[in-house]
Amino acid sequence: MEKREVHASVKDEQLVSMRRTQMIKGAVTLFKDKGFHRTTTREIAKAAGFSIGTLYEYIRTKEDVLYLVCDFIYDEVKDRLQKEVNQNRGTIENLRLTIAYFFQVMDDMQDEVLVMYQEAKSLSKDALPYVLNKEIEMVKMFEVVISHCVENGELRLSEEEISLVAHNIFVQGQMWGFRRWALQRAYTLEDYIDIQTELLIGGLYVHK
Amino acid sequence: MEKREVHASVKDEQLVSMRRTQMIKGAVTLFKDKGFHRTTTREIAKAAGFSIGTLYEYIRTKEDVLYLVCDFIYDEVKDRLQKEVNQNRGTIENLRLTIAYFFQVMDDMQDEVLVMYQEAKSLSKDALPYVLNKEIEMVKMFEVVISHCVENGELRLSEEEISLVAHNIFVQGQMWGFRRWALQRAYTLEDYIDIQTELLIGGLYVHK
Amino acid sequence: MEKREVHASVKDEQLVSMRRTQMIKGAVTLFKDKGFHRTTTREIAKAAGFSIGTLYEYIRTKEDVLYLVCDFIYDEVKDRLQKEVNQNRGTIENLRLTIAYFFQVMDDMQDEVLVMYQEAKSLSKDALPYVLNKEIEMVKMFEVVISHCVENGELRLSEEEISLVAHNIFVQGQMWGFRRWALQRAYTLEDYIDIQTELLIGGLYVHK
Amino acid sequence: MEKREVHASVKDEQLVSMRRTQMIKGAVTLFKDKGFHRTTTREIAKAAGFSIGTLYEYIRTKEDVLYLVCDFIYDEVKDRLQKEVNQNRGTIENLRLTIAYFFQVMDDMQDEVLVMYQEAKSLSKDALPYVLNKEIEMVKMFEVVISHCVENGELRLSEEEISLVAHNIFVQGQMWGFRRWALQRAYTLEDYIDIQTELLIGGLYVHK
DNA sequence: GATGAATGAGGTTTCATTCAT
DNA sequence: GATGAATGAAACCTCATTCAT
Repeated sequence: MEKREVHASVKDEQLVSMRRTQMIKGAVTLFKDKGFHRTTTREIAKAAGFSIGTLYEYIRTKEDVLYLVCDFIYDEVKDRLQKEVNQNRGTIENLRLTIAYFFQVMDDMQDEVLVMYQEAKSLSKDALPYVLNKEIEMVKMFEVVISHCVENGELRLSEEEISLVAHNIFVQGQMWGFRRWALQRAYTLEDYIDIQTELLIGGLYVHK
Repeated sequence: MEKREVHASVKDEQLVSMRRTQMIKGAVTLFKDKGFHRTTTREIAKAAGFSIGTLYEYIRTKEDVLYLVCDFIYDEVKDRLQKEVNQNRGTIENLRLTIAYFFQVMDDMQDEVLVMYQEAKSLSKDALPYVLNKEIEMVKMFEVVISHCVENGELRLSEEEISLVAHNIFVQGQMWGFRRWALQRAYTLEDYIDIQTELLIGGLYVHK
Repeated sequence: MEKREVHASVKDEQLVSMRRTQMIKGAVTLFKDKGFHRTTTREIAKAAGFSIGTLYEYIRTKEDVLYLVCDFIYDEVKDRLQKEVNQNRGTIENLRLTIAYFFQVMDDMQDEVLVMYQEAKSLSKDALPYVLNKEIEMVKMFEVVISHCVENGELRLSEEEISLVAHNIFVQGQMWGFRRWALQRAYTLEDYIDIQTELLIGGLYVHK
Repeated sequence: MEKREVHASVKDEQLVSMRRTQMIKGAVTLFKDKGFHRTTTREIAKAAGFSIGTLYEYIRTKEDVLYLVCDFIYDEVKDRLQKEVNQNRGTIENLRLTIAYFFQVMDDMQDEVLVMYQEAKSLSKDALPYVLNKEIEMVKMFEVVISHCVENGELRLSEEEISLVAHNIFVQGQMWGFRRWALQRAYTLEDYIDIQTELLIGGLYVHK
């Protein structure tokens, strides 16, 4: 799926890229605190460090900001995850590390992920599928890693189980952020990683 | 935690209760379609079947509607779950049934749950803890059921593991609704229940 | 052609009618001074004697105001003209009186007519035909009066000539308003009526 | 009345003249389609083939563009008319030809004339008299031609009648453009010229 | 207790104009 | 002389809330 273009009046692509980075940074902070709807475009402009007029040189509507924010967050998460997965050798040990790494990323970016989670529904019907697609791609990464373990004979899982385990891992990563009010009070990140990994993988070994 | 009172000008309590039921029903449908912020108070009044003036006889602010909606949904889910859990005898078989029942409830009420999930953040700092508390109580129900199994010797889990498994069950129930775009395309509810239960419990048996 | 409906949120039709009258009155004055585009909706509301919020209870867009203004002016002119024409007996003398009466109306309403003339182009593609239709109907009134004279044998004109004379009368009425900077400096209304009538009819007599 | 100066930062007069020609050409097209107020300065610059910055090297305000456009159109019309009138010998036949020629010019330039007609009111109090003056001068040309006929004894008209006939001719020329929705559906330009001329002059002959 | 007309703060977006490069 | 990014005043319109009836 190709990237959705957000129209900018400004021609200089480097400038566009720079300004948008400023914008996204400011917007994430605001959305985190007040949500998308309660944040005004003026606030976004101010947080980004430029005027309201300038903001609209780089987007067409307020919703464009939300899209850019979501797009950015997904790309960031996906890129980080991709790097880890690329080194994968298909062993259980690798799966453990991938999960740990993913949970770590979700911890680092929990504010961003929370924002995305709560505001993605405000995306237009146009933009939503593009964002959901990114999530599907990430889930697929986990599927690939798990499949390797199955092919190696280290795990015995049906196709359907593989897919669902991948979803579970993904959601458990997000949980750490969006249920922080419960989980981060009770567990350290390390504990959370350890216990979830054990619960997930403990039950999957072939020889058990 | 005691129930948060929403002020009504009208004294007749039965009337208040009736009007609020109408209101919640209408509001859920609207929130489902357009979200809390994009729904106007006029629309809520209309969907409830009375005038905007009347609406404000039963609430003080728009946010009160959201609170009442969230409150109602949680109560509904919790009540249903409570009934099931009350019959529980503390066996693995009972745990399976509880999970199946919970997932079924989450399927029945997926629109409502989705609404709550996406809009709860718009609750005031005042109302949010009360709603989160309800969630904690529900997670505790699962903890109780699992604990029984541990006490029976059918499962071997630490305190920390019990709590996290309870969270996992809860979130997997919600997942079915808020990731419907992926899950409900790939699995029937029955399959989802079966596979998730197996993945959850399969790894927890003492004798495996 | 049926009347184009302008949506009002308010139900009470009498109230709607009253408020719109206030609105039109205020708007005409403003449009006269500054034109449609330079007049703000707030100014219209203020001139009408209510708040901006109230204004929008009676219209949907600013353009609706323009439409209502144009509609009102045309109706006013047309109604007045209709009354005169209804008494018509089809003689040259009647034609003279009709022209005089029309020019008098155009003098009374010259501000309104000027507004309509200059701003009608800002009407949406949707509303314009409806307004133009009213003009066609007025031109037809003149055609009827002239035709009677032809049928009576008092004038000898082809169909095409009748139509064009009707247009000329109509435009000469408007001229008095929109070229006031030249004409009203040089002629009194009475002189204008006399001379134009003579020029128009003088050349049309059968026996001349 | 002397020409109103529009300030240009650029000194090279030839360049100024060239750029302004480009500008006027582009602006006329835009004003024709969308009107003065709905046309942005950026669009004008683009249509003229240079940047918004450059546009403002040749004008001081947006209204200057309108003035230049109006000025240009009037000059064009007036120049063409002047050439014809200069050959005039003061006969009825010459008057006929002048009218025919003028109507032809108004047909050629009907878009431009329409623009001017609808937008002239947006000129500042400063610029308007200058433009109106041009119109007065054109009307005077017709007065001169008609006066010649009167002096020749071919027509018998008072001073006041001469002036009004001149106005009528002028407005009937414009009519062809601004009432095109009615007239150009019913008449060819030739028919329009013939009938209007006959109606105008038919009634003026001395011997009739 | 019910109604709905009235309010106006505040939201998003546009666009004429400037000025550093 | 030419460019186009930046600016911010000001436009249109919405909608939560009130209050007289």
